[in-house]
Amino acid sequence: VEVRDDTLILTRKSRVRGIRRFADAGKFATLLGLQRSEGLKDGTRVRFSNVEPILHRMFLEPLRELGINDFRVHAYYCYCQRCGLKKLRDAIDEFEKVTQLKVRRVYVNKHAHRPVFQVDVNDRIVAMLLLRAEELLRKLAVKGLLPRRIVGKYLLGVLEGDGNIELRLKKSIDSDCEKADGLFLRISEKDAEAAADLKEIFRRYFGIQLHSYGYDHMGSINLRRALTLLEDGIIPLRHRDKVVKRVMLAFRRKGLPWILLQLADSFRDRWFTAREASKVLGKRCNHVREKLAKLEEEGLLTSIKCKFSLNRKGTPIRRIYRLTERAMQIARLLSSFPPLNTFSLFEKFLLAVTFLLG
DNA sequence: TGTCCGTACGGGATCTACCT
DNA sequence: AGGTAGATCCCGTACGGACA
Repeated sequence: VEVRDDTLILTRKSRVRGIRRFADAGKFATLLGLQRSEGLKDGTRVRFSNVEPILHRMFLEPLRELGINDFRVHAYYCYCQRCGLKKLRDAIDEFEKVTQLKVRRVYVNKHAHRPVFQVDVNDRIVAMLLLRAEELLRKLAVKGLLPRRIVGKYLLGVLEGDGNIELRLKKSIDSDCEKADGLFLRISEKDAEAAADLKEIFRRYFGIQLHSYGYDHMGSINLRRALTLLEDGIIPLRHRDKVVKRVMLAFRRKGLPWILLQLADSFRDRWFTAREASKVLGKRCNHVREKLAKLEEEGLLTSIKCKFSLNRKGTPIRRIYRLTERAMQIARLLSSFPPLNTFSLFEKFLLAVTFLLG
């Protein structure tokens, strides 16, 4: 297997009859990530088990691209009183709609309160190919030899399966006062070698240090890295809202955009002193001075020293500040954003944030 | 390769050591 | 002294593995 920027090429075709040799590298990398996290690894057949039809589609698409069409689908369900039959029927309908595959049979599994779907490809060669390709991709990524985009797609697959992202929030009755209390990434992986590889990949490509506790490997993600992960599209669907919320909270609470908005609201393009800003922001004057200095570094403020009336106490020289035109633009953009948890304008939001971060 | 089934996962909650 | 994040514990089932 040869991995290039946009394609993945199967360079040995002799043993792999009936399989196309070119695949979309991004989709294939995600397939391999899913194979690592949720796939059967005994090399006898390809199997993917999961409750989410959408993950099945991510797994199936690249296989179909390779010309594989013989999929056997089974489902598992508890059939308990509480869950009822409608839940099963709806789930099967959705699965068949999303994947364009027929469910052949449903087995009883008393634990499966949500229907679980298993897709089999009964082909030893393809099974071995996937196992080998996953290992190869992982090893190349560990050495840093693969493009970041491909590695991101692989990690997306891994995280969709074995990953978990936890957003800790401060407990508060008033939801307006919610505070982010850290964002954590965790992967659960038993295979020690694969776990070590994944840790190294996260460190090398995304600067995230994971610590191991048994089969769990976890670490915290700061704001900037959370943004990077979002931008690279490697946050699993079911966790994306948490990461967005983290970003929104941080920026809304005391972050730079919040400060910008307050200043813009209060002073527009007028000059103001650190003391005035301190009142508006509700922060101590010395802290505000530091913030203002940072803003000036980033080109969002200009400041000058000027003389005040001589009969006032303290130094007659004061530094006064004013928002730059660029800062006003950003403030206008920010004030147009939706309240927390609305996603329609999310892309717009990301644009502004990345703009802010330079 | 169809079917069964036990546990490695996920997903929190909480405790605690360090930091500001 | 409160905040942050590292470390540990816990629980139920959705997976992967195994058997026939």
